[in-house]
Amino acid sequence: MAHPRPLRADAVRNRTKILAAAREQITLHGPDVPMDTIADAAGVAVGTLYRHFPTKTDLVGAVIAEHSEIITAEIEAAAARVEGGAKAMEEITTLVFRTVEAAARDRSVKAAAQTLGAAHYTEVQEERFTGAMDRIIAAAVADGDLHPDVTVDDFLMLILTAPTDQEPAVRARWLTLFLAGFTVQGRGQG
Amino acid sequence: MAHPRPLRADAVRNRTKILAAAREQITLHGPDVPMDTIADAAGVAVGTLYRHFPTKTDLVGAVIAEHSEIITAEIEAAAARVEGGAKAMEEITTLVFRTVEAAARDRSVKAAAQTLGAAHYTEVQEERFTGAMDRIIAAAVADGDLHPDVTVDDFLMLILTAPTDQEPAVRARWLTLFLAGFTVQGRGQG
Amino acid sequence: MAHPRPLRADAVRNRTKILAAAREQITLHGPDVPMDTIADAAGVAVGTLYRHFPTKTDLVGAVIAEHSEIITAEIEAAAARVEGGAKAMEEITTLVFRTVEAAARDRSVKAAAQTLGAAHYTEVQEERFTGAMDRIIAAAVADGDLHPDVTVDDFLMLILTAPTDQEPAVRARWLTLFLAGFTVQGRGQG
Amino acid sequence: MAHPRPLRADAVRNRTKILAAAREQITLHGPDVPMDTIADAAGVAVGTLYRHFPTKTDLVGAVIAEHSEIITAEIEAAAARVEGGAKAMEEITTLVFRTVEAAARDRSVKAAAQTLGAAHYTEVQEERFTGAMDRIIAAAVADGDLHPDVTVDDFLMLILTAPTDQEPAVRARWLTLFLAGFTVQGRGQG
DNA sequence: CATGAATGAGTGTTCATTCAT
DNA sequence: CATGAATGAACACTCATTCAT
Repeated sequence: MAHPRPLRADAVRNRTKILAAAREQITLHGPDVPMDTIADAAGVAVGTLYRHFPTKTDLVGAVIAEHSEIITAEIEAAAARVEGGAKAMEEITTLVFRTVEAAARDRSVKAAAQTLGAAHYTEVQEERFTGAMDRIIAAAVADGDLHPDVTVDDFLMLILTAPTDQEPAVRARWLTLFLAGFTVQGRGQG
Repeated sequence: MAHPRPLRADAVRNRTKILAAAREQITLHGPDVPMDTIADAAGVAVGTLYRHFPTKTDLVGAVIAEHSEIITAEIEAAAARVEGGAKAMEEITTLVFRTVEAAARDRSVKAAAQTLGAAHYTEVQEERFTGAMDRIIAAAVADGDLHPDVTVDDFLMLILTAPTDQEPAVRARWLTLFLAGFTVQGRGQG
Repeated sequence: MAHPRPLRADAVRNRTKILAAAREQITLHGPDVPMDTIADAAGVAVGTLYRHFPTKTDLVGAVIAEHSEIITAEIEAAAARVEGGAKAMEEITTLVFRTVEAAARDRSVKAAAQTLGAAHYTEVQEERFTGAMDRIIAAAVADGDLHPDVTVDDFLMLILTAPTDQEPAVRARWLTLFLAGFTVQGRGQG
Repeated sequence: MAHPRPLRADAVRNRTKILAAAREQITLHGPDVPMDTIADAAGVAVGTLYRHFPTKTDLVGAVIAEHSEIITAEIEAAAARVEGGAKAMEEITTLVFRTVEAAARDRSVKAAAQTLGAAHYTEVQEERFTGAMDRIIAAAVADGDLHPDVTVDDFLMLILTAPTDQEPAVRARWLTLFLAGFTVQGRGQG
């Protein structure tokens, strides 16, 4: 039940160091940063990088997956709060602001996503994400705060298209405009 | 009276071919496409590329400038129509749809803009763009169709953040949501 | 007897302009300066350069030849002065100093000679050069100022090996040391 | 006590092969020889060249440094012999001949130095070089064989300006002339 | 299992030379 | 006969990936 080999501990530690370095370097220099640079930053040799991630695409993908895991976890926490009685629309607003600001801080996500294009979500992740979000949306619609035709995909689009490379003020303005379309009155009584 | 040297005939033809090829190749493979590939696509040798555009940055910049010129021209045409009596808000909607669809078709614009980061608009272009857009916005606000605090920059943000790499249907939905925030009722009488 | 065609005048003028520009540009930027740069400096198109000098080597060779012509002429003048009664050893010293300083100023000569390696002297030039120099040497030996075994080649070596890329003071010291070997007492009564 | 990592075995072997190939190729074709050519001659890929020498300048510099190390070592050996009782002036003559002949055999030194211009001597090397030479010079002056104003720099100039690309006979003649200026009688009693 | 040296195709760019206008 | 646009082989250098140690 416990860890069978102590060697595995190093491997895990290395994987963590590599991911952290990759996140940092991609944020800093964009996804074109050389593998050698990431390896240096992680304090390991390139060979070790390739043992953990057979391809650069895999490494960048892992960085994105890591990020999406954080988002997913946050959404699940918000869903739990809503089920505990919190106001759904408020949770949504907070969630959206925080996620978008996080994406802005850590450019790796979008930069990488743009370059590599692929979808880096696990099926399991997608299910967790969609499930939790659906519950929050349903609650907000029931409260009469959210337009009934709003879906999870709308929020995904919002996060993916947020101008993360702009000033916070610009981003806030952008969010204000965009979220207006989500409310009931935003598009009439639909 | 006419152009003194007909010598330039080939040169002009080549420049056109190069720009067309660059536009196409950047659209196809992104702005990282090799100069050799663009040269091949244009049917010229690389040296010819470099005679016309001393740097890859220059070539990509030219492609972007070309595109922004088209956008600018369309906005000016719309402004003229509005001044001729056309419904301002309708022109805006049409304009936005068309521009976003054009950007979607020709990924070179956004891809290139992202990679190169720089502002590739001429000052003259920016003035033409801003001026024409201001006039349309004023008309729409006067009609009571547009929220009074909407600015040119809001539209720029819209164009820059539109999900150009998604299906047209997704994009249409995105636009619907976003444009709701621009209308008067979209955010109350605020 | 007169110039048959006026067209030739332009050609000559162009050749002169090209050689002047080549000399200047090679002095300025070394013999690796592009042909286009030389053409620009000469105010002609590259094609014209190639009409006059079918090869870059030819052009650089011509610059060197031009230079060697100047040296040759100076030596002939000195020889004439010696025959007119001037002190031979003094003429030699002056000659050597002036030539070496000229070579230092106009690096084209040595730089080009080094890169291209070849001997760029006309046979005629060589004869003139050797002849005049021989007469000065003979006079200096007769005066008892020059060691009898000194030859024209010794002086050529001196010019070719002078440290043209050093400070004038260094060069002066070098010349002092070197010329000591030429005098009668410099190596005993031989 | 010994070197901890035997891993470097190939690396050292490669470095040696690369330096040897560089020396040879530069000697053969001048310092403009392509990196690919050197890599081929060394039997490695270009990438390996660049791993060992991040820049062409670095590689050429290393070749020069290697050579200057040899000269320095020889001078130190000569200084030791002089201190052991050997005739200083004889050591100087031998040294100069050998060094100049070595430079002639290995054109890389001068060719490279000329193109790249930089000083490739370590400070340590310069100290060793100057120190040893000073001792030999002092001894020769004490013997009355060398003009008292001769300095280390004079010898450096001699080595740097020697006609290494000429026939040995020409070089010998050149040295005879030049060295005459170094002796006491060569320029009178000063 | 980590290391880091080696690989080599690929990148942007230059420049001597040719040739249509 | 001049022009200058076009050519394309080279060049220095980079970097994802492999593999001997």
